Amino acid sequence: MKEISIDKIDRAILGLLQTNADLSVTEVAEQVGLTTTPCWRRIQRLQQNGIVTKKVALLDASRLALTTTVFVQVKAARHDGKWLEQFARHVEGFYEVVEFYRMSGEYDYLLKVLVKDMTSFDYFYKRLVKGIDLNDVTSSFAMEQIKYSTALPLHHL
Amino acid sequence: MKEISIDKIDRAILGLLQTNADLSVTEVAEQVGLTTTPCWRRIQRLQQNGIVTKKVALLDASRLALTTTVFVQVKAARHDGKWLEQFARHVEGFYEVVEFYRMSGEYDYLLKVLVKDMTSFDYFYKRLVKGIDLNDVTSSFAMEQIKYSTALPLHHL
DNA sequence: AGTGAAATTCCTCACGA
DNA sequence: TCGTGAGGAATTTCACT
Repeated sequence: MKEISIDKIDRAILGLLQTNADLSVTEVAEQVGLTTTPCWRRIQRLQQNGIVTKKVALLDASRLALTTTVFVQVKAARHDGKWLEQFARHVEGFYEVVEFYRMSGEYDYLLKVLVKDMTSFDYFYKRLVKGIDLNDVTSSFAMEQIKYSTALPLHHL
Repeated sequence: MKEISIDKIDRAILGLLQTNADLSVTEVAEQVGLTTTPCWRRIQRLQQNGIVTKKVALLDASRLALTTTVFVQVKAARHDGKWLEQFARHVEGFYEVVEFYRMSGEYDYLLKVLVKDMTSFDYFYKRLVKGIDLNDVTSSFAMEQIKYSTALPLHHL
């Protein structure tokens, strides 16, 4: 992975864009103290470097009736590479899974699952445990989402 | 919360925009089988309804040296409303916390924390447990991010 | 919803400092 | 690297069908 230098201005640009990608290049330029062209070039560079991966619209889950967030912890049945790979494929395919991590600690995997209600979760759960050998599965329900941010903390740059 | 009707075309528009917000109105219109003006009106309506909340740039955490993701589970010291409120405020303030949920089950809270290394996590951890009374704190480290999506599953619409 | 079109803003590049 | 200027493109918003 290449080393890329991010200066104070790049950091400011990233901070703005990861909060609001609707800002025009001109608006970003003003806020970071540049004119449009050099600002545009920096943004281009950040995109080509893969630092900015994409721009997306964020939707309000509650207004779309997606009110149930569940964290599912899983213990692997075995720890050979083949099983791990198989499980990763199995889980990735579920559209309900929005985040998926291999973990250290007691449980080997953590899944964040987004569904509209308990019935939908049950439907997911049955499909999840079917067709693959799991050692232990625990589901914890989110009662309240207190914070959710797609913006990375850039304070270390 | 108002009832909002989302038809097949709106669902298609949302699906496109939550994957790629760089699409021009004309491009979206083509893909959903409309012309620009009615498509533009639908997008406006989806934004004013608060279904589309914002557009953001997504950044590559690994290229910004944010390679450590930690899930922190916390048991509340007490379960009165005052403590809960106090704890929510305490945690929200940390820039390292990118997601934060009140949970059912054994642990009362789940935090997703993003930092650059172990040292930074330790720095966070010390500040987290300081100044507030906690019953139990467990940290689990993500070894691998297998899936991460900001796109909501709209299959139920 | 669709067409056509006008006004405005934005993006993009060549060039010079 | 930054800034200026300008062409061409895209967005936004009409009035009318």
